[in-house]
Amino acid sequence: MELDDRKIKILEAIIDDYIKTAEPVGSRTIEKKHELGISSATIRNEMADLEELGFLMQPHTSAGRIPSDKGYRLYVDEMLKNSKVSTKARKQIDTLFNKTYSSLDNFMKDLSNLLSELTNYTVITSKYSDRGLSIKNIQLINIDPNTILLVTVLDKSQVKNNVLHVNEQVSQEVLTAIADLLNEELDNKTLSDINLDLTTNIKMKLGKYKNILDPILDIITDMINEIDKPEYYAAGMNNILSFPEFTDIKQARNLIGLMEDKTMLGNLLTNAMDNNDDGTKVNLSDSDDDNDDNDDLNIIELTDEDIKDASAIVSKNKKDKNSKVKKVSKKDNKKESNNDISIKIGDENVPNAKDCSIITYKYDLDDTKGQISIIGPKRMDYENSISVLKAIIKSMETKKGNT
Amino acid sequence: MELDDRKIKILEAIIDDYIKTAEPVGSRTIEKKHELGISSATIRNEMADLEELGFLMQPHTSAGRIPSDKGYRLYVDEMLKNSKVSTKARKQIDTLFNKTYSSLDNFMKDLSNLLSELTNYTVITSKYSDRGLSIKNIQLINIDPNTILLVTVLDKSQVKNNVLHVNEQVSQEVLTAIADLLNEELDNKTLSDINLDLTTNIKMKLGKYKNILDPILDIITDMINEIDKPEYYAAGMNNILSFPEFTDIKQARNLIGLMEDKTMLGNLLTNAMDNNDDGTKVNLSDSDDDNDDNDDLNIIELTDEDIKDASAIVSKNKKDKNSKVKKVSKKDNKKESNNDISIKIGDENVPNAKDCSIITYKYDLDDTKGQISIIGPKRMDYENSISVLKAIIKSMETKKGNT
DNA sequence: TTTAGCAGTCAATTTTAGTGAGTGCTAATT
DNA sequence: AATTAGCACTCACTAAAATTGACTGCTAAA
Repeated sequence: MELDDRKIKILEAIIDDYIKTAEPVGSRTIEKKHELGISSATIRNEMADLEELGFLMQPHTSAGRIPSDKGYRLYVDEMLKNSKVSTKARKQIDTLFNKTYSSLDNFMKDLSNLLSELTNYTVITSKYSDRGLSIKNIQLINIDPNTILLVTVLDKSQVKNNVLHVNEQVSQEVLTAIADLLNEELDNKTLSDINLDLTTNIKMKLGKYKNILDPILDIITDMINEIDKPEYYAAGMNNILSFPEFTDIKQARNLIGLMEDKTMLGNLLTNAMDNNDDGTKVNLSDSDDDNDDNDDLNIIELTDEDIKDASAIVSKNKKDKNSKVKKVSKKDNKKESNNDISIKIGDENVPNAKDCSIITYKYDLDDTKGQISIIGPKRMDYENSISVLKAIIKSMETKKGNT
Repeated sequence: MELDDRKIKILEAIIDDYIKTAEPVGSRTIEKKHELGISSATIRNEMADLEELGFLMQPHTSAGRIPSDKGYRLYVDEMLKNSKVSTKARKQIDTLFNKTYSSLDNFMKDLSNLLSELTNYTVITSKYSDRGLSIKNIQLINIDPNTILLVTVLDKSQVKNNVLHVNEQVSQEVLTAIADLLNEELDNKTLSDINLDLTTNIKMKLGKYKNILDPILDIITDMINEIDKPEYYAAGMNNILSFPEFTDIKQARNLIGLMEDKTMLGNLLTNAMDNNDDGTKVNLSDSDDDNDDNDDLNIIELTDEDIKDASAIVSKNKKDKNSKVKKVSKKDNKKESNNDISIKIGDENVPNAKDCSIITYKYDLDDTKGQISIIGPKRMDYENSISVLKAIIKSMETKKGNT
C-alpha cells in the first residue's frame, strides 16, 4: 500500500483537527470541515489504510482516529508551515531584549516566562558554563583583618567571588604578591586544565604562603566544580495542568515531579537534544517578514522508510506550488545544525515524558551554553511554538552579534 | 453552652482522625477508635454542640463532621504535642548542615528540598538582603582595555560584581584613585542612604572622572535595587497534587500558578508572617531530646473569646498532667517572638490559598533575612511539620552562633 | 444524664436504558 | 476499478433510577 497524496491530505486534516480539539476525529468531521471532494465512506477507507500504515490509531472500535507518534513525526517533519508571530508577541519579545539585565540568570528567567506565556506550555531552560573557559585574572582583597575576598575573572567577563576566613592576619601586600604569582601560574589555563597535579605543583612553588594558599586553591577547585553544574529553570508549570491529556492527577504529578528533580530533568533535556536517529532537526531558515510564506522548515534528517517516501511526496507537492523546500543531507549541515531546533515526540523522550513532545533549542553564547525547551502534550501547537521560539532565537543571535 | 473537658477530647479525636483520613468523622468511628467510655449517642450530642460552637462542620446532613477553621485554630493553639523527629530525619538534617556551601542560595535550595521531603508538603523559602547593610569596600579592577570590574563588598562578606564596558581606556592607577575616593564617600553608608542626592553630590565632587564615574554610580544604584528584591524558591510542588482536597485540577492549577508568580507569592508570604490578630505564634521552646515529652508549644497570643475559654481548660488539663504549658502575654514576648513560628489556617491566608495552612518561620541571619514556609492542606500534619521545622531552626541557630 | 433504638437523610455507587458518533462491510453506481 | 450510499454493529458517554450505607436527630427508657 502506498502513501499517496490524498492520504497525506487526510492525515494532515486529522492531525490539525486533533491538535485543536483533543477529540478523536471521525470521517464525517473531515468531510464537513475540509473540502476534499470525497465522501465520508472514501475517507473512511483511507483512514483504515492510514491506520494500517501506522500513522493513525483508534482509542476504541467506535471512535474516530487519533495520530500515532509516527503520524506526528511525519507531520512535524513534513507538514509544518511557518505561522507569523503576532505583533503583540513581537512587541513583548522586543521589550525583553531591550531591557538591560544585571545577570544572565535573570534574563533567562524572564525569557522562559515570556516563552511560556506566548506558547501556553511549560518552558525549561538550562544553563552551564563552558569547561573551556580560562582564568583571566585573580584578585585577592583584604576586607577584614581575618577575611579575604577572592575575585576570579574568567573569559568573557564572568566573575566569581569567594570569601574566606583565615586565622592569621595578612597584609594587602602579601595578598597582592600571592595573587600575582597565581595569575602567572594560572594564566590562560582553562577550567579543565586545573587539576590535582597543577594545584600540588603550585602549592610546592609557593610553599611559604601555604596557610593562605591552601584554602585559596581549594576554593578555586570547588568553584570549578560548581561552575560545571548545569542550572535549570522551569516556567509555566501550571500550564501542564490545563490539558485534557493530563487530567489524570497522577500523570500531572509525575510531570511536575520530573521538573523539580534536577537529575531527571538533566536526563530529559540531554535526551531532548540528542541528535540520534529519532527526533527531527529543523534548520533556522532566515525568515524575513517579506517572504514569510516561502519560509518553510528545511528537512535535515529522516528516520523511517515510510516517512522518506512520504517526504518525497510532500516535497514534490510543495515544489509544485513554488515553495523553497529542499532536502539537505545530514552531512552538509553538520556544522550549522548545532544551533538548530530539535523536536522529540512521545516515546522518543525519557519514559517519564512519554506523553509529551519537547521542542529544544541549544544556545551557545560562547561563555555560557544551555538550552531552551518547550514541553507540551504530543498534540501541541508545533507551528506557533516553533515560530515564537524562532523569533526569540533570532533576537538572541542579533544581540549576541552586538555584544 | 460551655466547652468542657469531654467536648475538647472529642474535638481532638475528630481532628486527629480527620487529619489522617481526610474523611468526615462520624460518632461511631470515635466510639470505636478512642476509648472515651461513652456511647455514640452521647458523642453525637456533643458533636452537635461542637458544631453549634463553631468548631465543627458538616459537609452535608448525613455525613460525619469535619473541623472548621476555628476548630483547627483551637487544635493548633492548644492541642499540639511535640513529636520527636525520626533519627533518619535527624541524620539528613545534620548532613545538610555539615556540608559546606559556596553560596547561601544553594544552601537554602537544599534546605527547602529536604524540608519538603521530610514533611511531604510544599516548601517555599524567601530571601532578601537587609536594607541596613552598609558598603564596606569598593574595588575597581581593569580586566581588559575597555572593561572594568566593579567589586562591591557589603557588610558580613556579601560581595557583588559588575562588569562595565567603557569607551576610553583607563589605567589601573586612575581606577584605584576613583575607588579610593568612592570608598571615602560611601564608607559606612547603608544601602538606603544611597539616594539621588548622595550620588549627584559625589558626581559633583569627582567631576573630572565623569565618564567613568557615571556608569559606576548607575550600576551601584541598580545593584541596590536588585539586592532589595526578594528571591523565592519552591520545593516539592508536586506534593500538593497528592492530597485529596486538591484532586480538583483547577484548585491544583491555581496553587501551582500561585507559587510561580512572584507577586502573588510575595503577598502570600507577607501575609503568612504578619502577626496580626489571626494566626498563632508559637515559641521555640528549647527542646532537649532528654525531656522531649514535656516540650510543648507555648501560647503567645489568642484570638477569640471561645478559644480563650478553651485555652484555659486545656492549659489546666495539661498542668494536671505535669506539663509545662504556660500562657505568655503578647507584650512579654515582643522581643523574642521575632524568630518564632507562625501558623495561618485557611481563610487567614490570601484568597488563593484559602484551603491551605501555612507554617512560617522568619529567619534572620543579620545580613540576609527571609522565611521558610511549609504549605499544606488545612488538615496537614502540624505536629510533624513543626517538629521538623524546629529541628532545622535549631541547627540554623547553632550554625549562626559558630560563624 | 446517658443510652438504646429507630426513622430519616443524602452522597456515593451501581444498574439500566438510551443516545449518537463512529466504524466496517456490501452492493450499487460511476 | 474506484467511489459512494446504505445499513448493521460497536461502544463510550449520559441521564435517570434504584440501591446502599454511613451518618444524623429525636424519643423514650434506663
